Order: sequence, then C-alpha cells, then structure tokens
Amino acid sequence: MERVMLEKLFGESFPFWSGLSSKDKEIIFNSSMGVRFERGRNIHDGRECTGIILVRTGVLRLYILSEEGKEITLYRLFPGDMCILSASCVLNAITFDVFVDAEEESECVVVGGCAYSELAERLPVVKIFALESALSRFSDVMWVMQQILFMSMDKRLAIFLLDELSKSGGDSVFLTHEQIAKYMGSAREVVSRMLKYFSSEGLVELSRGGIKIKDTKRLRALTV
Amino acid sequence: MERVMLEKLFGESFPFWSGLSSKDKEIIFNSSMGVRFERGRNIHDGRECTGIILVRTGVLRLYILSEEGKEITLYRLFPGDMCILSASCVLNAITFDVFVDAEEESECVVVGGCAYSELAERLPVVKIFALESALSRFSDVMWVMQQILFMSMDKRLAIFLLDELSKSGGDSVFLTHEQIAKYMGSAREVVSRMLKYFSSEGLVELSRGGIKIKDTKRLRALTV
DNA sequence: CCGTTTTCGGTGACTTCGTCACACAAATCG
DNA sequence: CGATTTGTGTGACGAAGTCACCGAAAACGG
Repeated sequence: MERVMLEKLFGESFPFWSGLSSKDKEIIFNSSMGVRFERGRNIHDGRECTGIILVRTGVLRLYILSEEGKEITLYRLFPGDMCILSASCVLNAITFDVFVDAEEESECVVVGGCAYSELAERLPVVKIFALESALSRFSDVMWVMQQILFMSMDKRLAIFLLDELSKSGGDSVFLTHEQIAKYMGSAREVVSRMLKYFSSEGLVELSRGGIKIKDTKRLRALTV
Repeated sequence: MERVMLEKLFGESFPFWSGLSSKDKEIIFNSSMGVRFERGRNIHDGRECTGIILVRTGVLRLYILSEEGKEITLYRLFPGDMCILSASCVLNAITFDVFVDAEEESECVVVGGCAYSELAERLPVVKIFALESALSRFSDVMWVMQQILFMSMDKRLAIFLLDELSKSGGDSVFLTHEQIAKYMGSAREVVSRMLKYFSSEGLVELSRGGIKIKDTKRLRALTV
C-alpha cells in the first residue's frame, strides 16, 4: 500500500493523526499493512491481538460466540469504519472475546496493536481515542441487547428490514434468511416464519435470496 | 462529611488522586457530598448527570429498563465500588440509559459530574481513569449478556447461588425469588419453579426469604 | 448439456422460558 | 386481633428457539 494512501486513510480515521511527530507516524506506518480478506474468512478470534482494523471496502461482522457455537452479531463494519475491539492489547480493560469475520470480500488496513499500544502509553490523546471508540461501541452493543431482550420478533424484523433498506437505497434487501437470523441473534426458522407472515400480510414479497418491501408504511407501523 | 474521611475515600477510589494539585482536589471536594439513600430508592434514571457515586455502605443495583417496565440488572455495587455510568456528562460516548437503585439502605459519596468533567478535560489521567472504569464495566455487562443469551436457566441459577454463597460466606442465600429473578433478568415464577426442582433433587432447602444450599458439589456440577 | 452437490427455504413437533391469573400462607402493622 | 402486605405455588398459555427432515433452486463439474 502506498504511503500517500495510508497517510490519507489515517488522517481520516485518527483525529490525533495531524498532531503526531513524523517519528511516531513512522511507527504506525511500519506496523501497518493492507490486507484482503476473502468472503467468510475469520479475521479475529479473541485470542491474539490482531490490531486495529480499518475497513476500506467490504463488510466485517463482529460477534460473540457461545460454547455451543451460537453467535450473536454485535455490529457490522462498513467502509470507513474502524474495529477497535480486535486490538485487545490496547484495551486491557476488555476481558471478553469478540470474533470478527469478513462478510464480503474486504480490503482492510491493519494497524499492529503493539505499535498503537506503545504510542497510547506515551500519548494520552491516542489512548483516549481508543478508549472512547471502544466505549461508543459499548453503546451500540447495548442497543442490540435491548432489541434482543425487550422487543418482539415482528418489531425487530421490521426495524431490521427498514434499516437495511435505508442503507442500500433500493426497495429490496438481498440477504438470506440465515444471514438475517445471524444479524438479529435469532434462528433461521424464526425469521422464515415471520417473513412468511409478513408476506401473507402483503408487507413484503419473497424470493430466493431477496426480500422486496411492498408496504413501507405498514412495516414502519410495526416498529413503534 | 469530614474532609479527612473524604481524602481517604478519594485516595482509595481514584488512582490519580495523589497526583492532583490541592486546587484541583478542592474542586472535587467542593462538588462532593455524602448522601444516604433509603432502601428501594431510585438514585439515577439516565436523564440527568447524577455524577460519580462511591459506595461506602449498602448495595446499589444498575439496570436497564424497557418501555414495558422490564428490568435487566447489569451489575450490583458494593462498599468500595464506584459507579461511573451515572456520570453521563463525563462519558459522552455513552448513549444508553442506565438506572440505579439502592437495594439496601446505602451511604454514598457523590462527586458532581461537571466538576469531574472539568478536571477530565484538563488532565488526561483523570479522563483515562473514567474511560477505563466504564470500559471494564463493558466487560461485566458482556458477561451478563452471555449468561442470559447462551446459558440455560438451571446452569445460570446454580452459578448465581454459588456466587452469592461465596460473597456472603455462610451456607444460605437470603434473597427472595423476586430479587433473584431481577438480578438474573428472568421472571419470579421461573426462578420459583427451578428452585423447587433443585429442592426436589435435594440440592437446596427452601424457606420464606431464604435458600439453604445443601449440596454444593452437585450444584457446582450444574455450572459446567 | 445434464447430473450431482450445495444452498436456501418450508414445515411440524417439541422444549424452554416468560406471562397471566389466581390462590394461599406467612409476616407485618394498625 | 383483624387487615394488609409480601412471598411463594401453580396451571394454562404464548413467543421464540431447536430439531429433524424435506423439496426446490442455484451452482458446479464433467
């Protein structure tokens, strides 16, 4: 990856970047590398400190994993997003394991956790940025948990579909029931059944691998 | 509250305390006050910035609340513990609402959020301490969530009872089924039923307001 | 092109957990 | 000592997750 491109990326991702000495920038540069992850590939499994991941293209998914293999998706990362929870050595206050997969083929830049950590110990702004980033993810996770724990399935699915719709822009959501279930922390059968109900009510139209939203208004009414 | 006592409390609670100037200490002193909360009283409801709460005696309970009134206990605070999530103005990265109740009559010292915030903006160590404290609570909360989302009721209840037992020291847990259900994010009936099952298996002995643990070994076997 | 394999979705039976309604006994209090 | 509050027991039910299995659509490999 070219230096100029990294410089730009870091400038956009790290608010403290412009304040760094060129020596410190060098430390970050030297421990960074561009990586391409193929679709489905596991990137981080909670054990070692993978480092800070900056997403340039594609989609990453963060999740927690039970002993029986059940996954709960915490959130997804899109181009421009940063994954701080994969840098466990920077955040030693974090003691639970998160897993990160590439949902789509993804190009990322990974900043070595140790290099970042070294800077963070010397420069408070660097440390504070990492902590605040992680903390704002805390809020995201709480939102997910409140959804799972407090809301009924129909409401959650309606919220999910409308949210996907607003992200993509079109009138269809191209995800399998299996994927939706994973993102929502539910089971495929449950999603299928609910979607079938939505379809019977004329809210959506189903096809293999895609859901066409027919009645946004009534779907939105479910979300309140 | 006397100055000497506060000085001691802050010294034990804030690792940065000894490094503060006497002027900064004064800021904290002036915005702190000892408060006594009666049992059952709500202390913080997520709206205003109550400040940092230091528990001297009693028990506080942090929880989230659904629109329908369902509560999920995140964790409890015992003497010596600090509640940082009630200082929302210090942690603007936190966007969800937590509620804090006094579970028992409790004596606390509340440090005004704004005063702390003022210091935190000037002194990185102060800010970093707040962020790291909050982040380590993130880990606690994730542990709770993993319990709720991944574990079966019998396992969770066994874990809970043994945990309470190790806290109190004796051979009995003096909590009502209602309280246990609240702490575990479940329903009273569910806890009652499971306890009755435990009792029928000879693991515990039930009485009004208390549970005597009879067979620690078999109870522990349930937790694996 | 066709046959095989993989992926995706549908379905019924069952389990677990939470909810609701109510009943009753122990504790508390005026 | 009677009335109220608090703690617990219980059955019926509902929502969601699990399991087993099936068939159709898509992808793949000769």
